[in-house]
Amino acid sequence: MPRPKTRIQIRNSETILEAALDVFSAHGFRGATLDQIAEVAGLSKPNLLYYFPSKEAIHHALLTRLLATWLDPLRDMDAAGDPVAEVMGYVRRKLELSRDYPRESRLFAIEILQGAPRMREAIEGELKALVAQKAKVLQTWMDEGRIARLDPVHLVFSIWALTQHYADFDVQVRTVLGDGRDPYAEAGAFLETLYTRLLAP
Amino acid sequence: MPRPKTRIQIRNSETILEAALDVFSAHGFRGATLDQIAEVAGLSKPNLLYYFPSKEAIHHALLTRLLATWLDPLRDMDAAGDPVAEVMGYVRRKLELSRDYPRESRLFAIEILQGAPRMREAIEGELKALVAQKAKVLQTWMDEGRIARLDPVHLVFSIWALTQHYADFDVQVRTVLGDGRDPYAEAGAFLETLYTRLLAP
DNA sequence: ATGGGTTTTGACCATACGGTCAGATGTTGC
DNA sequence: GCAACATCTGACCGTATGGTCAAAACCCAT
Repeated sequence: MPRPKTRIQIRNSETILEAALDVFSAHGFRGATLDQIAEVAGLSKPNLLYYFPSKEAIHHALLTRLLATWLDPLRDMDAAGDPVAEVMGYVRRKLELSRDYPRESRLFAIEILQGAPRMREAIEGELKALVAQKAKVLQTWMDEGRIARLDPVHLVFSIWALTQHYADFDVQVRTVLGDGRDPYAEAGAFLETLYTRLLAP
Repeated sequence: MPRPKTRIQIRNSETILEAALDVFSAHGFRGATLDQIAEVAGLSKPNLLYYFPSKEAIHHALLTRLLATWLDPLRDMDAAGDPVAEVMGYVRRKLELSRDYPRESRLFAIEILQGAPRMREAIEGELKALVAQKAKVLQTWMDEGRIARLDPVHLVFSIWALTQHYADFDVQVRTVLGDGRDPYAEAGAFLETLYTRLLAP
């Protein structure tokens, strides 16, 4: 039960988290069952509970691991870089995250939607602090007249909303677009246009 | 059990749906329990099941009722009106919907997030058809050079994403903004700027 | 007031679920 | 080869949950 040490522990913990991501992101915390996760992982239920003390613990491990990945693209927005290019880079990286890690996006979305019962502190701490820091960077760029003057926090919200939409509402997006289209390629082009126009000073 | 007829039936069906909206939007379908709904409604569990044959039926009734309300603002976008004003009007109405009916927004979001298991047909039918129709209107406006040339469907997606974000991620929005701010007022101003710049031909 | 329909409920049932445990099976260092 | 430890499992438990039912309470037109 201590943090993974042996080869088997590392491998099985990984297998379990991977399976749990599948199931939690598809059905939510309450909707997911240990039996389902065990099935997907190819392990027995008691064996899951040999590696993690509870269902809660699995979920918590997933969310913790997720948050870092999720915030990295914003962290990479560099105060020393070219303002427009930096924001556009953030938009692009965030959209790639939606495309490549849709399950993570949905897991996050479900958690926030339900009031973030298991993530409150992370949001109030790490996430809020990072946004505050980057908002300051954006504000400086605006004050210098290098990008249009906007509310920097709402600018960040808009990036989150527009990129995550494609992962979280995937079913709707694909249904409405119809077959034979590439949602993410089109989204990339659309968002490029949108932010080019929005940010122009 | 037949559709509401007597006063009592109308009143209690309403009470149940109202309570169910509270509980389903907060915990998702699986996370909600009939006991919770009964408690909020101030009725006994067997009494709920006197008015609706099952938990599924309550959920289904809610979603059906919701969809119409949800699509109305888009329906009201008038091909004969001024293009920019019509789109801005849609954005404004949709944001008001998020502000005034956040539970409905979350219920919808949870459903789509989980693959729309109980709404597939409505999305493939009514919703898809309406978007196709309005996309044509937008395309005409673009062809006439009255608004900027963009992918009309992604334009609609952007409106959904940006407005629903404020209802669905309410906890995050309020936490990041901090106290003493009015998320919806600020969002209104931000979106006004955004779409003004985006739509300018 | 009374009889027939409507509404409400306490008690109950079957199932599903998270979690436990004693013991079986595997693995590894010596 | 074997002791010591790590990994795994079948059987089981208590509780929660969706749903049923017979009977009670209520309502209302006559």
